[in-house]
Amino acid sequence: MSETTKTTSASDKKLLIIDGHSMAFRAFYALPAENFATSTGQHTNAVHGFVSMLLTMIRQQKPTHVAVAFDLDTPTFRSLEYTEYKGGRNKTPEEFYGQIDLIAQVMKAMNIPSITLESFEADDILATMATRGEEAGFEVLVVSGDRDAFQLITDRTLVLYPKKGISDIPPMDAEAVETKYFVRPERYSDLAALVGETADNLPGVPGVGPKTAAKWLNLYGDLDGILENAESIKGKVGESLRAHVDNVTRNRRLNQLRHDLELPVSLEETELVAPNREEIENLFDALEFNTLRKRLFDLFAADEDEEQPEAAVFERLEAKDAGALGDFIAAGQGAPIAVQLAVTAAEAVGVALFREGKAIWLELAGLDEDSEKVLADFLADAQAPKIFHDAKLAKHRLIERGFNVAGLGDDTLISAYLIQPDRRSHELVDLVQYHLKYTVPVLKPAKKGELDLGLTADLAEPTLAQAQAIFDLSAFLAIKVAEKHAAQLAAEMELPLIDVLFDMERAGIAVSRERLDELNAHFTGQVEQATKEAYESIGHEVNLSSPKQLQVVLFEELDLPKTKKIKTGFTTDAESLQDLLVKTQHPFLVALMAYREAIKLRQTVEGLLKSIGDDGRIHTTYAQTVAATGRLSSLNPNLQNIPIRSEEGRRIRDVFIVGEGYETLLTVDYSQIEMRIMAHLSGDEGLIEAYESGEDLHRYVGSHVFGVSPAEVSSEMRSKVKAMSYGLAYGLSSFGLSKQLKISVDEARTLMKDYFARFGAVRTYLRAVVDQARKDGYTETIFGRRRYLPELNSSDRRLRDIAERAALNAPIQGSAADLLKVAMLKISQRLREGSYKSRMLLQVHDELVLEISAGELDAVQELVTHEMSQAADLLVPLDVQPGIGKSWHEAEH
DNA sequence: AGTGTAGCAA
DNA sequence: ACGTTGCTACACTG
Repeated sequence: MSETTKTTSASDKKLLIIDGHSMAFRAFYALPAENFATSTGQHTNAVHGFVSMLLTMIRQQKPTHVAVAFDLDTPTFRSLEYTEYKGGRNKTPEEFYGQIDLIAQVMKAMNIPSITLESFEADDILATMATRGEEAGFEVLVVSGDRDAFQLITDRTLVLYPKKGISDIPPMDAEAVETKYFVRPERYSDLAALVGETADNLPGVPGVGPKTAAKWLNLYGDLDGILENAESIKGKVGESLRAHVDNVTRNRRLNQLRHDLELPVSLEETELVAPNREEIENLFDALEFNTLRKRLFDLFAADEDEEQPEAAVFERLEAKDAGALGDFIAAGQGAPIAVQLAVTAAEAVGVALFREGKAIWLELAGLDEDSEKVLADFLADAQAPKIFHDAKLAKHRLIERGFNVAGLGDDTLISAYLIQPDRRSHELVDLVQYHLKYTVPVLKPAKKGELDLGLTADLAEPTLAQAQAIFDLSAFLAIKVAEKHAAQLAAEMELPLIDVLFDMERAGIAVSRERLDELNAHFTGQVEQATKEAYESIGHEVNLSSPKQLQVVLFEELDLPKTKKIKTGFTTDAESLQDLLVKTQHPFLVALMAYREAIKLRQTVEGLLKSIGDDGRIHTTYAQTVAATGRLSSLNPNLQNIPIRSEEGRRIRDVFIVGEGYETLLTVDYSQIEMRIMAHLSGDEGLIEAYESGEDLHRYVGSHVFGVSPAEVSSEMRSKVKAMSYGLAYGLSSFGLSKQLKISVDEARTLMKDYFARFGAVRTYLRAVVDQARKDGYTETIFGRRRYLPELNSSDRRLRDIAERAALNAPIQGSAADLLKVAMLKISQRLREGSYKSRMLLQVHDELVLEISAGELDAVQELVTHEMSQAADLLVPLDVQPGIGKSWHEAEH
């Protein structure tokens, strides 16, 4: 944060003059409108971006005078001369309305004059102001997104022209214009007249681009020179020029900016003075700008007090010795400290610590022994609260460096997830932009082929800024979390779970590379066999993995009946292939289906082989903030979708084995967890009775739906009610049920009717869930986890239906997820307190896999089954099923 | 690099 | 249009 402060003598005057509309538009398109709105619905993205841009410019360029020029809605001398001027532009987006006026209000509060002039454009005001400024001996900076401004460039006037968005606005000088357009700025308008300007609806000479125009200008001096010599220009372009002379002269007249206007504001009145604090406060309250307010006041406060380095929002320390670090930590007096790591090549190389107003940066490579000890003690101190963004990842990076972490005060990743579980990204940069409305610097990972120099010194500044952002975000989100009643969930479930998941990920699960290799060979053989048969059956080769090529084979060459339509034609999915097989008996289909099954399994096996770690184990990563319902997800590799349903696929579970030093694997899973939760939430007497009777659930339900005794429930009847029961939790329709069971819609409807006649409270409950969610805006699990579903009130039928099904499912799936999380926390705690060596390895939504140490099986099995079945007190018992074996397959039951 | 299709799990 | 929540692989497209 050590920006060099240019010393400017008092006599140096600098005028910053801004094209208000064009910059507001840039800001509008640079920032997503949906992220910037007040609670009353007024969009503020253009206002926010504009003010942010202005503050940055004032900070960087240090102008002594500032003014903003705006266009008026009334006609200008240009539109009067040429009615199509600036025609054909898209309509102003609705979200932009009112934002210009708000910007003008902010300018007023900042004591920056807004200049408008009847029948002239902002560009003419810029030109006039620039000329006045130059005459008075000012340096001039013109900020505009309109290229016409380039004609204003001189040795004393620069144009700041945004490349894209509002953060990248490099100054253009004469050199820059010449490099880009091959002419000096004073000839730019001539060039533009020849080329034309699409944005202003000013066609030029067809066939003439900047290159040709520049060539002519350099040849004939200026536009008049070209027009005088128009007859002597040869070829198609010469012809084109002669045919469009009118365009050119008109363009030139219109793009000539006026330098001589009578302006309502004098140069002296544009002097930059302190803002009107009260007005800013009121305005920013209404606009709900909080970080901008701080930036604004910091900026002007820094101006008043030369002592304070204005760019530094916080005081930055560099840990040169253990004393400095120790003092920094001690001075915090136990208040939370934000911790952010700088990581290169998956390795932590630096640490930024932030507490209120102060930050410290440590390079891990350069740490002396004493400092390392101070840092290690701080990180491992359970009484020293630390704030991370993604604590689990940080813990992995730190333990690899020999640092243990305890005392987790907050994790902004978790907080952000709990208040917006449907959000797809919870990356720090996005969250800071979204919630705090400022931009935090990110470290771009080196691209492929680029050398990752990993200059640690360059990491300091962005990492410190990130640590500050985490600190700010934690405070901000804590309020939101409390407002949304998620504080208890965070403190008692999600934050403690981080440590449990960290341990599971670090443990990993042992695999047999030998068995994986065997399976790989086995499935590869099947793939080859199926491929061969497929090719033979159609007489040529085809990429069996390409749905597009398969469509050609199936529906054109073989002319098989058409399947369900998809975006790219007709589906070739497994279900449709099966239908086609029944209809046509074509041998290609048999081979293709065999190919699909075998290659899928081989991919799974290959993926597992690639993820075996140096310790011979596979370490998945659990994502705690991805599934909107509260479930975990597993990635790199995904161990929550290892095949089990097909006999062939199931063999893959045999490669997951008990590790060395352990005796056996133990799996424990909930039986019918979601149906039990449905019974509990609905309070349906019939379902509760079913579970208490000890009878097989689907048999029991079937006997009531079909009016027969349990013994008389046929397997067909049983599978129907089973599909029905499970479908309910997903918002299944009679159409969907009929499709799944391959029965008529009428029959499906009858089935549902009969079902609800016996288990009516289920229907009542499901309807109530959606009603409540529509009213309150969210669904809730047994443990109070919320999922927000604003689209329940959408006018778009499709979106509303999707939201309704999500609403039906979220409390059920989410409560099941909560239950297992509670159980995992208890199990982890009891394993630790009992000093067991046995440990949890995997979680698969309703199942836990543990690795059991010699002699601990009975106790641990008892402990696990107990904690799982007692995770909550429901209206129905929670039944759990243990299994034991040397492999995951064996332990399955 | 992003999109679409497909298929595996709970 | 018609059952939820995920992850990964591949082909194909810009």
